[in-house]
Amino acid sequence: MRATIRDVARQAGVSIATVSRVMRDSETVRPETRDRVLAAAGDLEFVPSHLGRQLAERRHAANGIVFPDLSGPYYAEVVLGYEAVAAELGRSVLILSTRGRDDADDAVRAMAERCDGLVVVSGRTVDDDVVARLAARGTSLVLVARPPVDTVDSVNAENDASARALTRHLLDLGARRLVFVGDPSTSPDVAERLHGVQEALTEADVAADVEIRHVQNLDEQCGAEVVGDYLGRALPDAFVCANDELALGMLGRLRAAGVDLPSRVRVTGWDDVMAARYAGLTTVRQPMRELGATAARLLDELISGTRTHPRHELLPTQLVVRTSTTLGKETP
Amino acid sequence: MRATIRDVARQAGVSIATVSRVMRDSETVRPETRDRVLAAAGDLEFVPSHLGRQLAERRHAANGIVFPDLSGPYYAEVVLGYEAVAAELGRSVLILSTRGRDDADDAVRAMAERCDGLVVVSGRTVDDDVVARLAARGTSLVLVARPPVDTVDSVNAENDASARALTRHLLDLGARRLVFVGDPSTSPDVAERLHGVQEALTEADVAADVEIRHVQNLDEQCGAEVVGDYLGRALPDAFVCANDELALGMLGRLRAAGVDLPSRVRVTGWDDVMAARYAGLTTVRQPMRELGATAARLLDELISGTRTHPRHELLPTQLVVRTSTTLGKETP
DNA sequence: TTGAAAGCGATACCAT
DNA sequence: ATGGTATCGCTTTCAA
Repeated sequence: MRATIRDVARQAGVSIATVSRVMRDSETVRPETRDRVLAAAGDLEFVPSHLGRQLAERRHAANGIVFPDLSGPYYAEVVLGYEAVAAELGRSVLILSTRGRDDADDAVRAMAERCDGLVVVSGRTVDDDVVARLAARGTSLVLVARPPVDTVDSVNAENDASARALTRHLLDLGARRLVFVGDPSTSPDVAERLHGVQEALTEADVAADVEIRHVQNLDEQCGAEVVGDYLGRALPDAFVCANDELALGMLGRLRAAGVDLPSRVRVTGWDDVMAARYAGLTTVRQPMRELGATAARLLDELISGTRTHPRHELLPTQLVVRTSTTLGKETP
Repeated sequence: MRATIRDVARQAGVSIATVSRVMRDSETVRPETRDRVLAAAGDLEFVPSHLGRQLAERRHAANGIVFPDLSGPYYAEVVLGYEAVAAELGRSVLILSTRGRDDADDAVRAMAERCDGLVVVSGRTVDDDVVARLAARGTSLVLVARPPVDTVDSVNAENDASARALTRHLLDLGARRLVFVGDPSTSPDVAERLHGVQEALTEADVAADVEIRHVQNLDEQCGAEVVGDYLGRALPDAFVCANDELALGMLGRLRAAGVDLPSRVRVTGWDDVMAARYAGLTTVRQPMRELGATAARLLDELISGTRTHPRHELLPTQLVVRTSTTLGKETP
């Protein structure tokens, strides 16, 4: 079995307290003693047990992150940014995907027990009351891509301004009949995007309207299905999708059906995932990695007690125009 | 502060041992006593500390996974498959990305201290001797996309057969001068793919050759740079890339340069990431999620002691033909 | 500078 | 069925 602090102490002929001091090079230990301890530790291949250490220090040195899924590019990037910063701050990262899990709430609570704090990404992961209970218990918490709760830190990407810019772009191209694809009730992000679109239409000096097309999931398959529905009847001027995956699914199906883009119909997405570039999809770029990184920093402030008042960060987004809306002015 | 087992015991008027029994509903406790304990626990919002529990049980109920990066689609999918199965088996998942980290070896060792076992993905994460030391210390270990070590479990995707199929496909199309893009020394997967290509050429009944073009990273930028080099001189018949990202970078640059595909030059990738579909990239599909899932299952067998002899899994891959090599027969 | 001993929060064995 | 207590591996006073 592994060597413990006692084994080292015995071999070095000192007390466990001294070994502990040496291992954390914290206190003043006589160099000679120190060497003896280090020699013994090296000899026994001693590695301090995190468990014992954490129990004594009453902290985990670990952060959690909860997200719905890792299959799309979006959450993977968020997690990546989070892990990078957390690691920099000397904290381990626990992940929890709620996809296809019926006991998500319990799993999150269990996770909170092994972390000093955690980040919850997206509203489709855990119920609000679970978040509220965690917050009430004093768990350090940061919400990402979730509607801000006054007392809880949050990080979100800007939706409204970019949705308006996107809509104006479509209006400028002559589009009048828009269809928004995606259920605004599934996520506040989607709701905000739709809201931005509607506002832009209201403010426009031309008559235009937007119809809402609800879908089950924000994935390629649903996008393709929506196209299937519309191929029978008249196509709108533009499909404004809640995310890139939906839009990509639509593009594939439209091309397969021989529909000419962007002359016949225009399609836009949201996120700017890698595939969007290759598909020539006009979309809105989100700083996904930065969302995660910012959340990690906020969480660290909470855990370390550097800050007590809640903060709400809003990161900028950017319209990216490609050939799915216009052949004219392309943005790389 | 949080309630401990002692607080509950005091409030319920029982010993901590009884509370412990109730919390794990393990032993037989008189219903009446049980109710009293549960009432006290609920009242105090008692949640057993993982730390204490793990220390006593001398296990973590957590698995780790080490990978180079999460930005590409490949590792994200592997991690996803891993997390799903690990969660099913009641284990938490710790992640560690070695990208841009100089103390990767230490980080891995530290991670091993808080896990019952871990998975190491790709050879570009940690040194072989670190893996060997971990194995020697008795840490349960599974290697993914790494050259198998006799005594350590491993999960890999088939490279050789698909590389040969890919090469034959190119030869059938009339390609004779091939360029393999990617450094075989960076990963055994890449080396195996190159090996498969070379073998197929040797076995072919036509004269053909492959040149090796080394690159810094397997990403889009490097792919684009390679194209830049070749635009000056003569293009080969086909670029066989070590992964999709390289190939996608090449496609973008080639199209920008107005080079006609696939008539002028053919390009192939490896992985079949989402963007490959939209770019019409001929590639080899890997069961990425299944790699992670299989690793999680193997690891669980090791940790639970169900199995002691090492196993080496080889998962099948599949050639996917698209328009980057031929306009004729497309595979969806 | 070093050691002894009291936690930290649970589990599990041995009594009763 | 329940309680007492040693134990897990470490940190952290308090003394010496």
